[in-house]
Amino acid sequence: MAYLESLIQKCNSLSHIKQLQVHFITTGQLLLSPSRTKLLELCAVSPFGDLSYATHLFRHIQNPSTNDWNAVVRGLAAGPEPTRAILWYGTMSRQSCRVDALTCSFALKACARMLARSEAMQIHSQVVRFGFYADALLMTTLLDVYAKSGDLDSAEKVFDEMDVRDIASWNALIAGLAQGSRPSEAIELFNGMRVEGWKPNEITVLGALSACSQLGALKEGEKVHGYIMGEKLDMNVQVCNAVIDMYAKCGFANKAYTVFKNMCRRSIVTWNTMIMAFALHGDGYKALELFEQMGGAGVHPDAVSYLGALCACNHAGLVDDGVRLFDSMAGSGLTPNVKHYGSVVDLLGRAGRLKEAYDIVSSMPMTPDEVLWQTLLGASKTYGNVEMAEIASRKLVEMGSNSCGDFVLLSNVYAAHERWKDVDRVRTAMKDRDVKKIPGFSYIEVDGVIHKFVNGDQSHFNWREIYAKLDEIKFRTKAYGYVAETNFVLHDIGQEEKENALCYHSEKLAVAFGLISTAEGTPIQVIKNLRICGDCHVVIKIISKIYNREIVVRDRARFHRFTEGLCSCKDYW
DNA sequence: GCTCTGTCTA
Repeated sequence: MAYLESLIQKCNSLSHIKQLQVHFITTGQLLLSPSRTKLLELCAVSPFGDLSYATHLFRHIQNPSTNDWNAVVRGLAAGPEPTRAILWYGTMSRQSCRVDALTCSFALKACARMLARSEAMQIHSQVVRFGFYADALLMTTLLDVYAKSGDLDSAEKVFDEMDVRDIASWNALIAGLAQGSRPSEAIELFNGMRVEGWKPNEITVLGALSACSQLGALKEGEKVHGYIMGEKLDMNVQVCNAVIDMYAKCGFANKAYTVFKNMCRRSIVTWNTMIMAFALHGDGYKALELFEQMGGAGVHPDAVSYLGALCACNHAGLVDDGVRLFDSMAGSGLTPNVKHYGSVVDLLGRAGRLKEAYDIVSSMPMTPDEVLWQTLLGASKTYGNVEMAEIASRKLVEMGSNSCGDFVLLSNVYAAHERWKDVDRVRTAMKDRDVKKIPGFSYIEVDGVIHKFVNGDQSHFNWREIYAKLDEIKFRTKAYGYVAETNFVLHDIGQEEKENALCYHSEKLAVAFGLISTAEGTPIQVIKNLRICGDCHVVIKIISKIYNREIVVRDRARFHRFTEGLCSCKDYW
């Protein structure tokens, strides 16, 4: 027996496995349970294994044990078609073979990869029926599936009902909340676990930092960074990468760069994160400089590095550098993907080179995605190109896109040309199609507390004062010569109401709150989930001038730094 | 004896 075990351990290729299998068959040992399971596992999960061969081996076993099944389910769950693991799990549970906690764990792992919530629910009910609910590892896997598939309520419920938790349970929920648009709760949970005496590890802080990045929560982010230093978690490269990202997304590219410089070991992700950080802040040259430096440091730029550098060119208006970069990809052995194409189309589009942008779209080797057509539509709007806008819109409709922004852009193009009939047609189409409107919201941190505003929000404890401030802003900006561009508003309402609809956008509410709740001269920073609206961009520029404040707005794409009536994006976004 | 949690992407 021992010699068989050692033979199996020496296997390092599929042909070894096949030789062993022949040996087992000829000596009649394929029936011996422990060795054949080992062989099966080797086939199913080892790096040199082969899934189809594993299932082939499995079919030659007359009475497969639970462990035999587990080997296959585990292998399938990690393979290219996780659905098959779920199917095998179903077959297994219908047969007489006993399903154990590991089987459920592997099947749930497959669900996590497929984001298969309803399948996970079925396995969940079996887990309860089989009495595995006390298994902390299994319940953590379950929690993670719910969180990843967007059902945070169920994830929380599983967490709450667990009698025994380990650090991974906390981590799974914190990461789930952070990634699932409930970042404030992720931070609360992170602080809560420390109160309960838990010691966050590398993985915990990754989740917490990701939440801080999304919220632009600098104060919390600094606390997490302090914890990382105290616990020496900064030895971990991934943790440092997340710290860089956090500082960059909280508006402090220089702090991010300090962390970057102090790292003794850097991964390619470190470089990519820092390049993206400069891009986000419109520091095109710094991003390109870093991109050049990485080669010298022995790190070859990958597809993400190129995307970051291209993105930096976009935000800094470095059109020729960007095009050159894009063209140089092939020489580095990299094939541009749809995002690289999207980026270069954006680059040309912003520069008004719509024809070239369109030629690239027509000649690209893969199908353009929605985002790409939206990019072209946005550029068409900026340059008032009706034909191009119509082409892009038609493509978007064909692709089943139903997003409000696409219709608004097209309508704006028509409105700019005073083609009111076409404007009406688009509005009617919007009504008929029940378009999706992602609700816009903005965050602002004041004294370490995050305040969230949605459009027309009246739920803030201070809303009356905020609205009074907005009235004052309206008055003072008008006196300064501002005229509302109501063409950003689509509803069939009167001029004054249109102005009001613009006036209470979430980013304006957040800025107004910043003005009344921070000392004069203090910079104000706002985070918005969508792109900043054109009217808000105009108004905030004026606010920065007449109130003499630096105002920073991070929108979906980049940072806008407003000072003295100007924006760092040079109105080019 | 074997599971669970994870940074960067127009």
